[in-house]
Amino acid sequence: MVIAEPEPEPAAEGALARSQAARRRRVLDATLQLAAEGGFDAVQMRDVAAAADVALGTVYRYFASKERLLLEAMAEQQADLRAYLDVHPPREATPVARVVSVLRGANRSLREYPDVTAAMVRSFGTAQIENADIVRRVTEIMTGIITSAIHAPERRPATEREVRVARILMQVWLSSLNGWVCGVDGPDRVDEDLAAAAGLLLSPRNDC
Amino acid sequence: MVIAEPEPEPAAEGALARSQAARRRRVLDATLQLAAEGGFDAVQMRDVAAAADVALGTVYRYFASKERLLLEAMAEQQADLRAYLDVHPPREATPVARVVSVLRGANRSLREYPDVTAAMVRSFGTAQIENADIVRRVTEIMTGIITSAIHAPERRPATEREVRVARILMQVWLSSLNGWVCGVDGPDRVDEDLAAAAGLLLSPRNDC
DNA sequence: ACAAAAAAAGGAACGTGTTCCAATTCCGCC
DNA sequence: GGCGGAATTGGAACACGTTCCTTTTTTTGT
Repeated sequence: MVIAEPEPEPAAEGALARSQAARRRRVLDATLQLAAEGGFDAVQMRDVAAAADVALGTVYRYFASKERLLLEAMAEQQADLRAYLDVHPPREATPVARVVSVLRGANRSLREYPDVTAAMVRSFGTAQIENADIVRRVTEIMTGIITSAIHAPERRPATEREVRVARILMQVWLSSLNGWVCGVDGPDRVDEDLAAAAGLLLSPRNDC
Repeated sequence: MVIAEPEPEPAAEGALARSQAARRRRVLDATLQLAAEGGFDAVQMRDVAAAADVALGTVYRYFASKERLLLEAMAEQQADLRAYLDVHPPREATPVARVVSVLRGANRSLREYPDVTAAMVRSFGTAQIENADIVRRVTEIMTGIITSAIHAPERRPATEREVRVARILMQVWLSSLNGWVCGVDGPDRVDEDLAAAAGLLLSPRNDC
């Protein structure tokens, strides 16, 4: 993994790919911008196109639907979180503490832009089959984040039990976020749910 | 042509309330019918109105939005399940077995009408603040179903731990259904997730 | 530097959820 | 039995996601 001059492979392709990447980025940024200002309803495709300085048809060339657009933004956000955590892993001593710490931090970020979170969670909740791939990607990233937090500094592969626990926590996380964004529970409830679940699933006395 | 004696109280009000109740029912039935045939997208408000033999504006008088319509149908469905289980409680010996049994049964029903389930779960996943009340009602019914299954024949009130476990299982259930209806996982995965979670949360060795 | 191909622009048009309104029908009550 | 108000009807109209088409611009290969 040299910091190669000639772009290894995935980037490649001269001007076209560059301008396309830039366009894609502008569209995603416009999406986040609009979502931050007015949530899901403010992310109107015509406005996204205008804000990204791109034609409406172009938005659709890059993202097949509004749902997809928001889901890709969500996937990117989660991937960023994962990357950050790879560099700054939780330092707590126990799995429970690490998981709770990581998820509290994530939720703190999500709460700073509640409308963005709401838009993403809502897209997640309506996802159709044609977006199964990104939904899977998002859930895998979230599960991975939790798995890493569970068996933090250790380099061994996750046990099957850990993977199952991580999946449950991911599901609790998503459900709880859904409860928050649709106004059933306050934002603190997300942390509480996760702490409770982590406690029940990861407490030392439950380790086999 | 009164058939009923003097209706006790909740029904009350003569012809008006009766015809309104009938209208509401027709709308809900039309919704389920259309959902069964073509899922969420087939539940088009104009079609619902036509199938229920009612004007479009009338549908909106009874249900503020398509989302609300489907959520009320979902609440009713869950309430029915709950009522059924009150009469036919699970007979298994352990909490885990009872919970698994109840949820498997519920999922079996849901799988018979996958498009209906998909429409409902999808509405649930997009719920907005104005529908927080039904979303809460649905989650409470689902949690209640699970709580009852956990401490089945016993008549004591649920312990705090049981309530927390039930909530987690409810969240896993919802997330897993979401994964199924958006094509990320097969329908069996719902049962597997719930069995795994119930096992981890309710196994005897975890009882305190 | 030019021709062919690909991408983007610009904008019209369609479908469906939702809103609104005028006209009509129905209900409860005097 | 008729009156006042509420409920219902029927349908027009609007908003926004999505599709489609034509024209223009950009990119690539020679």
